[in-house]
Amino acid sequence: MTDAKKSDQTRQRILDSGRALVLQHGFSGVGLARILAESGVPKGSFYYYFASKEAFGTAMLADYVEGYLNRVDALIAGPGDAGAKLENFWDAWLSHSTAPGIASACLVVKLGSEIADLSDPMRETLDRGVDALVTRLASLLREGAKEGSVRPFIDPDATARMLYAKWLGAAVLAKLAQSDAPLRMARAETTSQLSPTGDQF
Amino acid sequence: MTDAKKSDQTRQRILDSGRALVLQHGFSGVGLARILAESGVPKGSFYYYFASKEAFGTAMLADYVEGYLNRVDALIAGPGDAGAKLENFWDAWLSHSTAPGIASACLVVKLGSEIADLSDPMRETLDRGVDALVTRLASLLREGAKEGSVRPFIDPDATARMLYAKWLGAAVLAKLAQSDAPLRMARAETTSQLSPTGDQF
DNA sequence: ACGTATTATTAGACCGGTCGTCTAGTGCAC
DNA sequence: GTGCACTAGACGACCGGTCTAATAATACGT
Repeated sequence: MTDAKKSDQTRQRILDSGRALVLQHGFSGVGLARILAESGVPKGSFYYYFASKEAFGTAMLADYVEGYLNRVDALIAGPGDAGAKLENFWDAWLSHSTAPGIASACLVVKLGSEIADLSDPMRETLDRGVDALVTRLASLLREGAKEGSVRPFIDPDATARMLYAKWLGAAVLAKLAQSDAPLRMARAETTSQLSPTGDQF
Repeated sequence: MTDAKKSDQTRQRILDSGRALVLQHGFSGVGLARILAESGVPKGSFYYYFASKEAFGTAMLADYVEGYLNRVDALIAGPGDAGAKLENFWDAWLSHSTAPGIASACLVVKLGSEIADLSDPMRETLDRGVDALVTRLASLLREGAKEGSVRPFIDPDATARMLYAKWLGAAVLAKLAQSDAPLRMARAETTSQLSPTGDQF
């Protein structure tokens, strides 16, 4: 392994530690000292990789968005019709015994409101990530309508964004209630809403 | 004016200043010094009224929830059928030239995710407030179904909570995009969803 | 192989800000 | 005059983000 790769690994360790901590404490609630203690990297190194805490935050969000979209793209490229892929996507929001769900690991859920007024670079990074995700959901809605696995919508783009808004909101309510109930309600309502043949809710 | 009233006014001024500041900077992003500078109250007084910053946060959220529910109750007690009242409620989320909308003045939107992991008293206060609001929305859905101004739902409680989740999520997306578009989409979709006679989306 | 220059990385000082506590002081009601 | 409510703000300990001098590692020329 070359030194360049080793350097990348150090930087990635800071990003990963930072993500885990901000998911618990928010962005302003976590200091650099904490992140560096968790990642085992000295402060001088931090400022070698990141110009500032804000630059670090922007990189952390970009890293998160890239990983998220890669997983969504893998889901889309996989087997199954569009309806089944959408079902799998919503399922991923709920926690399972083996892994946390998107709802508890999502940086849009945890940091969206906090950083929207704190940092334009961070806000724009999350906004672009949301746009990219919503575009993919809209494509799945169109594809599903064509092949009959999802009911057709007049405006799949708006519907996709409102579906994402609902799940985002349900995730916040789940955090406030310390309960999966809002996510399960979102799951049931979304299934009903997208069903090609069933009752609308 | 009695001293008791004057004392209440001082306490209220701290709460109001605090609210304005956390709406911009989040809870962890605002220090006591800033709140006290804005409210013109010395630190000794702060700790006379509030046992801690967390106790202050809990009181601020309780104060917000109380005011919010009072306005919702006034809306409910006013003229018009349930459908019209719901329309007015959703309209209040969007900003107008004369006032900010709920979306930009809502402490659930701004602080929900941040404080959910930070403070149980604050989390419970918001959670109870959300429950109280959702209960009222569900009542309006039931009343509207009865009088024919809202389409009937199989589960008005779940529908009310999911409607709130959608608007909460749309408000976060609006902050990230720095655009009203998500709120206007939520408005259009909600109108369609609740319409007693129109197409579902 | 060695010396030098350059680049990568680190240590931790610095200064401003944080929250909470404490105590002396002030104003007002009785 | 006394007691209570409220105030002023110093203080201490700790935390925050940033910066710079120093050190370590690497590349290159001889």
